[in-house]
Amino acid sequence: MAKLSGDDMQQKIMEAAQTLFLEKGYMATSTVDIAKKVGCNQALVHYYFRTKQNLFKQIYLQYVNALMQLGKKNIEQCTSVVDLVHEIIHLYFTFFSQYPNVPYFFVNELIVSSEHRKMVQECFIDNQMRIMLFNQLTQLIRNDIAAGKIRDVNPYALIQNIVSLVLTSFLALPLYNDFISSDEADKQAYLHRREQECEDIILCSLKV
Amino acid sequence: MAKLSGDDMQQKIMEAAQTLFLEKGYMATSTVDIAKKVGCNQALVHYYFRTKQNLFKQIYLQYVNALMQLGKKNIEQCTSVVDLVHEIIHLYFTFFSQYPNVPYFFVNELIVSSEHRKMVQECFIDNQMRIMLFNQLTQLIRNDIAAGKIRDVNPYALIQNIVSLVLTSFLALPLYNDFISSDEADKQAYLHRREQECEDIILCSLKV
DNA sequence: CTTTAATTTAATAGGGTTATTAAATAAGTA
DNA sequence: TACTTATTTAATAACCCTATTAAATTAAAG
Repeated sequence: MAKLSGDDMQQKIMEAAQTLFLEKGYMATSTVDIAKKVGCNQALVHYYFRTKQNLFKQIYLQYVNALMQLGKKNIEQCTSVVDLVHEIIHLYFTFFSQYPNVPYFFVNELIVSSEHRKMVQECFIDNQMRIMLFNQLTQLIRNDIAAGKIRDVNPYALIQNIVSLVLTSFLALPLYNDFISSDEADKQAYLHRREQECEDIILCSLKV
Repeated sequence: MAKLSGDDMQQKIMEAAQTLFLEKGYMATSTVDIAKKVGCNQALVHYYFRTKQNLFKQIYLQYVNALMQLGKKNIEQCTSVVDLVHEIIHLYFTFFSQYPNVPYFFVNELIVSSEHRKMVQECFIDNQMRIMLFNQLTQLIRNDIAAGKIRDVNPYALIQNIVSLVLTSFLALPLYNDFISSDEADKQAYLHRREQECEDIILCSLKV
């Protein structure tokens, strides 16, 4: 393989790993697969990242970060819960439409592997941003409840409901593909419909 | 190992495999693991089931069936959508509380493996019962809409929303365990809360 | 142009995996 | 009891996996 400046190769390996981890999950992806995709020797993957777990960690945390930033930008601009729900659902759908495997990736790795869960936990717990975001959301909810704009809801439950509905819309994509239609346009239409449905159902649950 | 009458051994292997597949998923479970759990030779697993995939299939279809039966019994007894929503959510929560890994098992295998998806597809497509159940649900919805008892909803969307909210309540259990509380009573309380929340949110979305 | 450091490779150790074999053991039957 | 069939085992073939090694190659610096 033509030698690249080290950073380039590292980058290429990460990208290939990303694609494969997203497609098949951690377990089903081998460092040999990754090297094959890049077109380099398998030992090179270990040269740059030492272990497979390490390589995974870097990729995983990138996504955790990207999603956090998404939430952050969003919550700072919204002044009402209804607004926030609309924006956050739209943002998630836009993001995940670009990377439709990310939801599966997250669900799978968070649920299947206590090790991976710990990884995320480490970067979340005592994480200033997480606490800040949650507090801002709580405050926003309290204000709207006091103003009689929404009914009394638990912030955790609200988050869980939104995340559930959004994630499963994407988790169901392979099923939609196999059972209903494999036409790309149909899948796009399905996602648009789901975005509306998710928003509707959450907003319904907030009505006084 | 003391020799058992063949059926007993087959049964024991299936049960061990079930436990392990549910706990760790298909990929992470080896036939060696299964044999170890049973306390028999690994070749015996292959003697009875020939391949690991085969063993998995039998277990998987058992659950598909169990969940179908659950739905069937339920839909036949309900006369209104609101009734049905209440009953089905309760039934799912009761069932999954007994087997809290089943939701993960399903989601994971359906999403990760197109082969496993095909397996389910084969037993679903052209499946009389599935069609019947869906038709009954559609009829029930139509009646209630006509009677002004619920607003116009798409049956598919309703099903997806219910399944989403229920499944993710269980998918989130490991997270709840690690991030919030590992106390068994707390987890039970969480599930009870979720059951109520799922019902509430769905019923809200049905209000005229 | 040579030395040095970074990159890449081939080779391999030390695991683990599924699946198949033939041989051993037990149970059932005539 | 002797033959037959069903179970169970040990052994092993034929893979794939991660990670490490030392050697080869290339790029950069003096």
